Amino acid sequence: MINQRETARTKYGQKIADATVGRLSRYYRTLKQLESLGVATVSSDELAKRNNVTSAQVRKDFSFFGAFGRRGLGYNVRDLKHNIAHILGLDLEWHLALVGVGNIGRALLNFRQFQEQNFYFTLLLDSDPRKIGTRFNNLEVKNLDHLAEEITKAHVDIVVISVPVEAAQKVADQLVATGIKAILNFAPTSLHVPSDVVVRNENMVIEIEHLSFALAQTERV
Amino acid sequence: MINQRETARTKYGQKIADATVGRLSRYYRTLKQLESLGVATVSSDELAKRNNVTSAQVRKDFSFFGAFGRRGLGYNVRDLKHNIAHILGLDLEWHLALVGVGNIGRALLNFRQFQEQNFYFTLLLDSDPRKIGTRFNNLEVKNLDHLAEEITKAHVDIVVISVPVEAAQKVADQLVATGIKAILNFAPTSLHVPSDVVVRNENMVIEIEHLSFALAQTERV
DNA sequence: AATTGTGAACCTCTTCACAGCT
DNA sequence: AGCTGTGAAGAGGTTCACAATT
Repeated sequence: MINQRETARTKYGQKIADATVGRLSRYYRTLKQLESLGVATVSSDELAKRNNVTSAQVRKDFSFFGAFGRRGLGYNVRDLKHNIAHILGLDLEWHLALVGVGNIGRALLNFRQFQEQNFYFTLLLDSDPRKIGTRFNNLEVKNLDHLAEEITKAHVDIVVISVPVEAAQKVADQLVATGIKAILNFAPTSLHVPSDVVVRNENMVIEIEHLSFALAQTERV
Repeated sequence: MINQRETARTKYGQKIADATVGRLSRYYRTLKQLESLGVATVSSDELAKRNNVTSAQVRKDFSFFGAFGRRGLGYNVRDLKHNIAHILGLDLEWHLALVGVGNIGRALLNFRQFQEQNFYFTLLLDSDPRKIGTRFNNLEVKNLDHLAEEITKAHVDIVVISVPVEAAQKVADQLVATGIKAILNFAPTSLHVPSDVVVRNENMVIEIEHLSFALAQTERV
């Protein structure tokens, strides 16, 4: 399960594919880079080449949200970047909670790209008594038993779950009960949540197994 | 770009979708858990429920590789687990190199799930003189300038790239030149590689932007 | 009675191809 | 002439539905 709520739709009512949203993020990164290089205008073909997709794909992706280009000329880099930022909600500030302050979790706290994109950790939760009360990145680790009140107090929008696999579903259930609608799940298990809650899974073992699959297939032919 | 080589095929010649490979990894995890619980038999419906897919999807996924079940009875947990392990290449040992011993990279070194699945780091590379020569998890950080010889010496199968975005493509080019066919890329950029090299992208910012997109769409309706 | 394996139908996403602007 | 925006065609992935098997 990748997206567990009804697929998002534009104001025109179209369903937006997950793949489209992912590509918008990639185009956005390209546009930031072009802007920093002082490039003023870009074509769908240029964006396509830099992202290993077709130019028709780029234009189609944009078309769900509006007409951002000028025929014959291409796209204004600055304007397009702002438009995509708005679509992706990157013009807003998002408050994150980290549940499970382990190995991966601590790396995420120090992950600059989150802050650069207006994603800020404002709450750390763990169940380990040795961790509760300690501080990471200026944030005190709170007791997981008080999840609901801490989540509410910190005005959390998005929760990153990086607890052991056995604990993940219970945490998800509690988050759903407190009204959380967006979860980034690092635990290697499918979470069962209502359809109005979005879960994205970040599963590094699955990614690397795609690679071993490809290598094994080749070698065994 | 997710999979940059020609789509993998079974011995029967079917193309295997990325999505199918990802689901096989998930079923595999479910089977390991069922086995540890002492469950001997499982139906496609049970596997489906635990992974938020349909039972037809489960059966179709298996069908590309063979007929592993018994009509009326379901699948033997142990046998199916072995079959999937073989398909995914998890019955082999894979040697990993980590290029870029930063924040995320060091977290990966301590990531138990890799070793549990026969993925072993055998080489660390970095360009930072302060890091070269230091040790992490019993491995010495080698000089990135000697990439080709170190990769060959360590018999590396899969390379994890976690260098800054500006350096990623150059590293990828060097890896391709040494004959590496599988890359797990944590740098937030699309890598350009020949079609016989598989790249999987692990991009946490993109994942979290799916969430902000979903939240922003909902709130702005 | 239960459950698999699979061709066919269905649905979704991508690419084509060209009219419409600049 | 160059490039976007988009309906239509095409490709690919998922679900249906049922014959086959235990």
